[in-house]
Amino acid sequence: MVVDDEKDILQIVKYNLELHGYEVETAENGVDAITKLGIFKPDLVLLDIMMPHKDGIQTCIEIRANPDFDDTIIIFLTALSDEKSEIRGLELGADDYIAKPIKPKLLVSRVHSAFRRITEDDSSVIIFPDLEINREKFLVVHKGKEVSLPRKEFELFSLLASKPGRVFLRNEILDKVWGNEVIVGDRTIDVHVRKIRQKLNADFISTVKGVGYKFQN
Amino acid sequence: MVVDDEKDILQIVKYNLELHGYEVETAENGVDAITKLGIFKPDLVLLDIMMPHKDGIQTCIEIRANPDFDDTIIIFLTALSDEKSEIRGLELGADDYIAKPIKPKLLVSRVHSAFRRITEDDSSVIIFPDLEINREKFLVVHKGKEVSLPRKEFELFSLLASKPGRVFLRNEILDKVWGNEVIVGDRTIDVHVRKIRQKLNADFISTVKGVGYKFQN
DNA sequence: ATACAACTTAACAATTTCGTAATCCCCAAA
DNA sequence: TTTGGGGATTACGAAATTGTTAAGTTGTAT
Repeated sequence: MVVDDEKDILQIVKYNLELHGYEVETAENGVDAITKLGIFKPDLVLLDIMMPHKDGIQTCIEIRANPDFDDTIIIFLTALSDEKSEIRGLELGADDYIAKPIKPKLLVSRVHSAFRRITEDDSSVIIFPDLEINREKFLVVHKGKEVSLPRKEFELFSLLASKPGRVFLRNEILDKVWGNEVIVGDRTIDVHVRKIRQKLNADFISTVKGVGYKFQN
Repeated sequence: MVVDDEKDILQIVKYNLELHGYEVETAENGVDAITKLGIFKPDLVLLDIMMPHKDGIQTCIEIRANPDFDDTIIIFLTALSDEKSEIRGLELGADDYIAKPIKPKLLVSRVHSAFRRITEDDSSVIIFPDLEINREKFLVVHKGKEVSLPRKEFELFSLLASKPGRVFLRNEILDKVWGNEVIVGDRTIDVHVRKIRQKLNADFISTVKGVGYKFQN
């Protein structure tokens, strides 16, 4: 949902976001926004600060006060002059701000990142067809069968599975599974990968030579 | 790197950024800046517009003309009166601007976001019709078909594709794909190009005789 | 103490990726 | 037409990276 009192801006923003596959609703002031928020339950609100009938700051406070919208992303649209507001906005629970005049590429890129951020939830259970990784129980369920992996193997596997398809560099893996201080040989990773492949006899992990490993379902 | 002819400002900016863990170098005019830029290779340049010995605008143009600094963020420091310059600055490839008088909190907050932007938006996916290059997954998708290229080939290809149309000199390619230390023969590049063309049987890479290669969609 | 699982490492095998040389082609200038 | 300067191809050995196995290490429950 885009909230701004200038129709030109609503139109520009709406057009550009729709071009990238987003569904966009608009509102022309804070009061309007609050009303429509309940109806459309948007994932993200682009909120102008200077508006008649309840400004952006006030609107933001009200949105944040309602637990129903805890997961709603708020991004401020700020005119050059509202310097203080920008900072204040971030303190009030906004997630980002975009300076006017709006540059379409930047707008889209910011919105993308905002969504990316919330999608990267480290929910404790990662689910795929035939495979479920439960971080809390330290358990992998593969085709209905529980497989329990030792700590390092589990951490390595769940790291890879946390972003299917994405290649993790060996260094990255060492950092995240072993930590920065510990120094282990290079073959260590391979050996763990081997054991995982062996225990879930299905090749979820694929090698990218010279780069690292990735999870591939 | 902070560039400004007023020492007071250099000091204020330096102090505040160092307080937040940034490493700060200073320069007092455009000429000085260009020189030091080559030495320190800063991630971000805060550039005053009104300066003797080459103003900020001119300096910005020169920085942007050098591919070595493609990834360098430029933020202008503008006196309130240079409104027109601000807009012009953004058109010249600056990433943001901060109005003087400088307010420390705002300064730091802008610098933070600028860094956040490059780390996040370093859009790991380059998209063209029928072609998608996913740096994160180390994967090229051509007409819906996944093609996985070996490391050097991938890096070479994604380098070229990162700036469609721009010609990369052979030297430049060697630098960016192989690194400065490694020395390999000239024919090596050709061979890799060949393999890429072969694997994506479509000619995305075009040769510029006596100069280098470029990506052409 | 003993047994055992988890983790590392070493050593060697198996692959894949790289770099180069040799040769072929193309095109433009002479 | 010739000729010469790139560039394109090809094939192959060297180098780099992984896979695999087995043998230590360490820590912990029995």
